[in-house]
Amino acid sequence: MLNAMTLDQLRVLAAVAEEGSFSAAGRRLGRVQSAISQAIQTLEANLGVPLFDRRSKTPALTESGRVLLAQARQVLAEAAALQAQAAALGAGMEPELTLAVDNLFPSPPLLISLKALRSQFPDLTVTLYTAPIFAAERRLRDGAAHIALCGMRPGEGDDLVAEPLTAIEMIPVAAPDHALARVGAPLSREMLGRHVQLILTDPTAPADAPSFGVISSRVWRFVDLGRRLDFIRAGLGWANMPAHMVAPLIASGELARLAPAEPGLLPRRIPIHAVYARDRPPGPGGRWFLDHLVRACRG
Amino acid sequence: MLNAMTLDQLRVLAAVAEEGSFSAAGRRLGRVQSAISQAIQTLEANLGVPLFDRRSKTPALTESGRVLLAQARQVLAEAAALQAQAAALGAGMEPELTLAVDNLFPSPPLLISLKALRSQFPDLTVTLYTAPIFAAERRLRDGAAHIALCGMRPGEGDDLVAEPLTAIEMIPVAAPDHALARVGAPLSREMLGRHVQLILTDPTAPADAPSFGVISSRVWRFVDLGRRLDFIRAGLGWANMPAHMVAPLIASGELARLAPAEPGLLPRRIPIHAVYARDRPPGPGGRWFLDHLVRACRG
DNA sequence: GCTATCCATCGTTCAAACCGATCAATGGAC
DNA sequence: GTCCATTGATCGGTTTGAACGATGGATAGC
Repeated sequence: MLNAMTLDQLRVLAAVAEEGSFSAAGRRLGRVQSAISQAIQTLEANLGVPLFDRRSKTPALTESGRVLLAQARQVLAEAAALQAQAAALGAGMEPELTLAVDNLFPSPPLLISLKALRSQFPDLTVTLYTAPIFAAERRLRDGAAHIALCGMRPGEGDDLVAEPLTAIEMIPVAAPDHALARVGAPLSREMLGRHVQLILTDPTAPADAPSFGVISSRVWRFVDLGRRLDFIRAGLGWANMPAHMVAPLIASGELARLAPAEPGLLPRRIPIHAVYARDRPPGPGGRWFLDHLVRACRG
Repeated sequence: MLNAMTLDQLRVLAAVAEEGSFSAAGRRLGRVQSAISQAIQTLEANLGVPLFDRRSKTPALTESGRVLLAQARQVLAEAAALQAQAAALGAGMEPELTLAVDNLFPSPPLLISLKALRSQFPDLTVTLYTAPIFAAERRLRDGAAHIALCGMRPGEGDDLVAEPLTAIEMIPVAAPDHALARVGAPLSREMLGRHVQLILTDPTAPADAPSFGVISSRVWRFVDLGRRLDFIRAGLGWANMPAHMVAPLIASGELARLAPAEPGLLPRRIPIHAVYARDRPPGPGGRWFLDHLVRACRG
């Protein structure tokens, strides 16, 4: 058959190039020398290019052979990767891992654990969704993600398993020159409600989805946490922000911490869970990742 | 034979996945359905992973099959690249092209032509040496490079073919506050010789190699053109620089042009040639590149 | 219920790959 | 210089394995 280049022929080519002779390649591959000779001949016939210069006693790669050998190694490496992946799958590894991560989730532990995951399971293809507030959970329900790292709405999750991961401390902040920041005393609900509150929303959520922590009657809605921070710093409103994002800005005086009068007025700590569907628990890769992430969040 | 995954099996896998059925894949590949069925079965046996879910009437890829199919496409793409490269080599294309480019050569036309070469011959592996002054020619002689873009020493090149490419206009310059720049009149050989001249040398050249355009008795030697420019601007000496590098600096007043008294004192124009060994003329890729470069240098 | 496809299975056939032996050429030891 | 070990090419003979064609069970649409 024409166009019948085989992986085996490429393996033979690599073996000959490494051993330096057809006979030695035959010994390494457990085949007789004539088989090697014929394999190289058919490969050369298929490619239409001489690969070895046989005028000397031991064959020498031609220039064409050198560049084609490099390409052949590429092919063999990809093929080996395929077989390695198949072996991992056969041993129970999940074929791919899709994560949906809430915007609120801090980056450092996530990056550490993803890096570790990649070095531990280099063949596992990981895809990551960064999701607006509360949308990660929906990614889980519609099957787009295997694991969600997000806050949980109260009273949901019969078909979901949530493992506590960490908690994000929230701090109400405003720009130092904002009217609320100039008030010395604790801020009542009414005072907060008179100013524009910058809140995070999920644009893909149904319109009747409930909101949490919304006090003010005047709200501006954001998808992006960083952009909301820009607006706060510009003095255009106040918001409840994760401590890990605003702590350095408060310390340097670029933002002012607000003090609500009632303790339960705004959520103080949002617990973050690793969530997955009860009937689709994470495979070995996902399990390893979650265990690593728990440690990364603590340390 | 175990470990006998075949490229053909991967092609069958891709065909089935694209056509959506074993029979249709068989029709596309010109084989009977049973052959397809057996090929997939042996592939699944080799990989140890089921690739298709056959419970329905038309087979559906399993999750494992989906990721392995993606990897299989990678293998096939690499294999196709190998065959394309072999076809190009069989048609007379050189297996690789190595360029040695003199430091003096201006970057813009080089980049344009290299980009065009890559889009015209994507499989041609190009390697590029940037060489110190006059070293590109030696790269040619010792066989490391196929084509050199460099100035030619007079009286050499019996075994080399030199095609004129362009000429680099040279301008003697110094910092505006340099002593030579303050002199209003044309500069004699003696005046130039009293100040430090910053010259380009080839550190890999034999010690007895002749130098050109060296007037001063006090010379500082540079390999790197940019570093030499830094020293000129710092007022540490004068040098003969390519116009395309210093023209904007002269226009903005950051450098001063020097006016030698005798016209032949310093080289005014260095002709740049494309040079190759007479017995190793460039192949189709190199020829195409040179023709393109000639136009790029003019336009 | 009928029909058109679909895929799996089985026995046959045939091409291609492997083996083993042989031969010419090369390169080193003496 | 001869001898000899090794290498690659070549040539039947054998074996493996892939494709074929026919058959049967299963599924989906009418």
